[in-house]
Parts: sequence; structure tokens; C-alpha cells
Amino acid sequence: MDAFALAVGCHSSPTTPFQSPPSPLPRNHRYPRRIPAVSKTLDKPHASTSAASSSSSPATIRPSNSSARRIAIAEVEASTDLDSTLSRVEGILQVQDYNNILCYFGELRRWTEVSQLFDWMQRHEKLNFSSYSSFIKYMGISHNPMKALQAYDSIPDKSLKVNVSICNSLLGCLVKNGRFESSIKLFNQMKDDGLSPDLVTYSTLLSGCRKLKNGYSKAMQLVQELENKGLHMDGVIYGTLLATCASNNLCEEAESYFQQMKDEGCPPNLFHYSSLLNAYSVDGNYVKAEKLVNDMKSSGLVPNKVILTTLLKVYTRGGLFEKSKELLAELEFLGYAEDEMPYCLLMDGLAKAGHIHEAKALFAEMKQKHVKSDGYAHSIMISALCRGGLLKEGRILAKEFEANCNKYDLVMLNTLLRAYCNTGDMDSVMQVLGKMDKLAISPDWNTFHILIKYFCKEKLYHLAYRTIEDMHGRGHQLNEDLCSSLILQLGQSGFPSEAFSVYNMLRYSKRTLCKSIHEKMLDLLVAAGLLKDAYVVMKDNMEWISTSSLDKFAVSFMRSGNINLINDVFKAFHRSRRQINPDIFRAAVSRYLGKPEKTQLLLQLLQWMSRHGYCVDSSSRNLLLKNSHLFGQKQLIAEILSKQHMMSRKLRSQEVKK
DNA sequence: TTAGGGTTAG
Repeated sequence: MDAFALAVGCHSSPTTPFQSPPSPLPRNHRYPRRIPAVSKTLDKPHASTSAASSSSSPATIRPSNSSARRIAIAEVEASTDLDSTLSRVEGILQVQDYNNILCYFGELRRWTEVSQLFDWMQRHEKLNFSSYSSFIKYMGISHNPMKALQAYDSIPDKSLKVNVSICNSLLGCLVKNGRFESSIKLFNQMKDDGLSPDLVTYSTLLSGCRKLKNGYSKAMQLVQELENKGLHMDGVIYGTLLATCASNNLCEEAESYFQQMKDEGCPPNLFHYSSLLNAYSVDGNYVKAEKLVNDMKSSGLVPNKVILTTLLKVYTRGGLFEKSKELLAELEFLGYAEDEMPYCLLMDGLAKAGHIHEAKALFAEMKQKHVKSDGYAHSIMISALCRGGLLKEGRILAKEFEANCNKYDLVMLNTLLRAYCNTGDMDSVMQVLGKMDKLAISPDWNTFHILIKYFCKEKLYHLAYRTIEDMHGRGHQLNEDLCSSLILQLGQSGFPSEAFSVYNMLRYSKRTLCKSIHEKMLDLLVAAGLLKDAYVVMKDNMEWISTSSLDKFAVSFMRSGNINLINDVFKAFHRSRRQINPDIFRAAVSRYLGKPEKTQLLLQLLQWMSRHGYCVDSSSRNLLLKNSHLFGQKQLIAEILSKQHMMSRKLRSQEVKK
């Protein structure tokens, strides 16, 4: 399997499925799914074939004059028509020159040129390991892991594919783009193929643990592995570990790594201090934070923008808003408040502490000062307004963001969705979903949850159902409360099969379920006449279901369920020591009376009853005797019935004696 | 010695 398939295969399509109209849909309407736009053959160069037609000789053979090279590099960098310029100066430049130009474009974030140049380099076989490494790195920065994977798969040389720099770049690219699982799979394959991972490899993977749910234990596994390989942790690895601890709310572990690092003779730098400071911010421990900053200053380090911003975070988390404001003023004075981050920290802290009006004032101040914004401030304020019940204001701010900003990510899209769902603005909800699809941003658990809740609120139960189906298909954990209420609503609105499907998704995705759900499901299926499904629910969950629900099911089943399973229903009742209501036997007998071809089953039931001490009631007995000629087993039936009759008389007299 | 790793916001 190639890296692309390995990394992409385990992921669902990057597009969103939410293109369906919100209005009530026909029941057999298929949920549309768009095929991912990226094709495997797209952009994949064929180096070998194009090299054959290339007339140039390898650049390394040609002695190059360095000033000519410098001029050519400048020409390419300034070119408005890359391909023709590159062809014109071909033969002057060497591989490292192309690499330099690649980095030049990359640092300027000129992604079109980066890709164009790299394509050209591939076609003309002007690349080495650092070309791949750099290109892959830039594809990671530009959020294009697909192109990075394609470039990696296009490497013709097997030994180059396990070059540690290239591997590190690719792993870093995946990690940066939130594909930790893929990066671990790829890492294992790379090792199988002969990669010798180094400290950079491990710190790359470790940095992916930061945003993971149980990131700390994953990090520990990696640390164990690097130590088993005889590698020793360096300052960067410690930095990553401290960041991981801070992100996972593990303050004590962070302190202990900080100490361990110092004990090993590695003096902490600004990265280490800021990570530990960040760990203190979790519970707003400003006493420890201030002491740490003082220690840091004593060691000769000067607090930078990150340190001071993180200290601001500690103050806001600790509820020290006066100190926070003073520190924000200091940051402004030092020129460290040119972007929105410190304002965001304080705004979020204020809003979460219930000071929404102060947060709004700060947001206004920030706008008035023309502070650069990437949308975080809007996101924070929209969320804060929605949380605080100021739904209309939240919607207005969401509209304002969409009108003025064109930068979207998943969190922002979710925030907008929530704002529009809260105010019942269906058109805007659908527009946001369309945007998501266009930008190929995959919905996450939150997206699904917001939508399903909203569709339920709007009584669009079938749409909610299809969204749950999609959510489940993408491997997201389902929310039990939401599913339970949807199951009932689907049942009440004429979609019992869909209700059962939600029930099954829930059952197979969660280990423990609220016990009451089974009875609700059973009632619903019985009411809808879906007795085959009801039978399954009954059999697997009898212990959680009330007698009255079971009886209702059994009577219905005797009347119109699968006749071949009738006896199994009795056995199931018996196995779980549930009393069998005589009405159920009566219903079974009358069902069998209408089906003489099922005599064997009737006989089996009667014999089973005798063995386990059950008797048919007198009216059923009379009915059976009167019709026993129909079954061609007159004698046998009479014998069984008389045995049952005697037994029941014996039992009754025993009870009287007692 | 042309390449790859760690810090702050929703």
C-alpha cells in the first residue's frame, strides 16, 4: 500500500454530505455524498517519461559560473511565467539552487509557485532529498497533506523514501494537519521499510500528542520507544513533553519534567518556561506562575511576547481581571498586542466568568484600535453571546464575520452553525454547510451534534436521522440522549425502521446503554408491526423490559409474527424466568389452529409445555380437541392434553393443601 | 552542512 492510501484510506471523504434540502424529503431519498476532489493521478508527475524527452544534460556536470547562477536565481524568483523562465535558465542552475528558490517561495507562502516549481523539478529530475523534504514541509504549512503524500509516493528511489528528513517532513505534515493516527501508521510502515528514526522524528510525533484526547499516554509510549532505541531526550523533546502535559492539564507531570531536565544539566529556555507557565494557567495558579517568571528573569532570560501572553492567560483563568488589564496595557506598550491573541484571552476569560458586557466592550475597543484579526475574536464573541442567551446578537455577529472575513476553519464554521441554528435561520445554516463542502472541510463530532439537535428542534426527524447515519458512518461516537429522543420522535412520526436503525447504531457504538431504551424500542416496533425486529430486541434485552411490554409483544407476535419462531418466544420467556401469561398460550394455539401444516410445531410446543409444567387453559384445550382431526394427530394431542390436565389438577390440589 | 522537531486564542 502506498502512503497516500495508507493515510487517506482510514479517513472518510473530506467533503461534507450536507447538501440535501432541509424540507421534508421522500423516505427513500439517498443522502448525497460528494466524491473527494483529489484524485490519485492528479498532479502526479511522470519523471521518467519526461526525463527521456528532456534534452538537457545533468546540471552537476556543467561547471557553472556563480554570478550567472545568482542572476538566474533572481530571474526565476522574479518571474511571472515560471515555466518559460525555468526552461530558459536550465543548465545554469544546480539542484541546490532550485531548492533555494523553492524555500524562497515557501517562506513567502506563494503556494502556486511552490507547486509549479516542484512540478518542473520533478519533470526535469532536478531534485534531491532536501527538495522533497522542503516541498512536503510547505505542503504541510499550506494545509495540503494530500499533495505532500502524492509527492512522497512519487519518489522513485526506495532508499530515498526512508530518508529521515523526508520522513520527518511527511510525518510533521500529517501531524500539523491533525492526522495523528495516519502519521503513526505511516511511521510504522516507514520503520518496516528501513527508516531509522531520530530525535526529530520523535519530537515531530510527540508534538502530535498535544491535541490528542489521551495524548499523554501516547507521548509516554513514544518516549519509551526512543529510549529503547538508545536515544536521549534533548531540550526540544522536553519542550514538546512540557507542552503535551500543559495541554492535557497535567501540571505536576510538567513540573516533574521541568525538574528532570534541569537535573540532567539542560538549562530551560523560553519554550520550556512558557509551556510550564501554560500548565499553571489551567487552574489559574498565578502564585506559581509569578514565581516562575521571576526565576526565569533571574536566570538571565527576558520575557518575550509569548511568556507575557501566557502570563495574561494565567491571570484571566485565575479571575484576576484587574491584573490582566494591566498586563494587556503593558503588552500594548511593548508592541506585543498587534494581533488579537491577548485580547482574545481576556475576552474569553471575561465572558466565561459572566462579564459578557466587559467582553463586548473589549471587543469594540479591539476593533476601534484596528487590531489584526484572523477571526478568533469573532468566534469567541459569537460563542459567548450564544452561551449567554443573546442569540440575536450572536447571529448578527456571525453575519458580520461572514460579510467581512473570508477565512474559515472547522471551529469557525461550527460557531457560525451554532449561531444560525440557535435563531432558527435555516437558510444561513444551509449556506454554511455549502461553504464547508466547497472548502472541503470535514465536519467533526460538534458539527453533527449541532445539526442533529437543530433538525430535531425543527421536527425534521428524517433529516436528523440521515445526519446520524452519516455521523455513525464516519466513526463518530453517538450521543445517547440525543439518539434516544430521536428514536421516539422517529417512531411517532412514522419512521419506525429508521428508529430501529438509530437504536442499532447506538447499540453497536456504545458499550453501555441506558436500560430503558430497549423497552421503548420494543413498544415502538410492536406498535408499528415490525415484529421480526421486535423479536430481536426482546430476545437480547428481556431483563430490562417490563412484563406488560413483553406481554404486549408476545400477544402480537403470536397473532402475526413469524409462525416458525413462536415456540422460541416461549423458550425465551422461560429462559429468563419470566411468567408466561395464559393469554399468550391461547393466542399461540389459535394461531396454530389456522395453520394445520404447522402441526409439528404445535406438538413441540405442547410437549415443551408439559416438560416445563405449563398447561393450556380450558378453552384452548376444548378448541384443540374439537379441531384435532385437522392435524392428523388426534390421538397424540389428546394424550398430551390429558397429561397436562392431570398435572394441573395435581398442582392445584397441592396448592390447596398448602 | 543543502533537510526535518518544541511556546500563547475560539
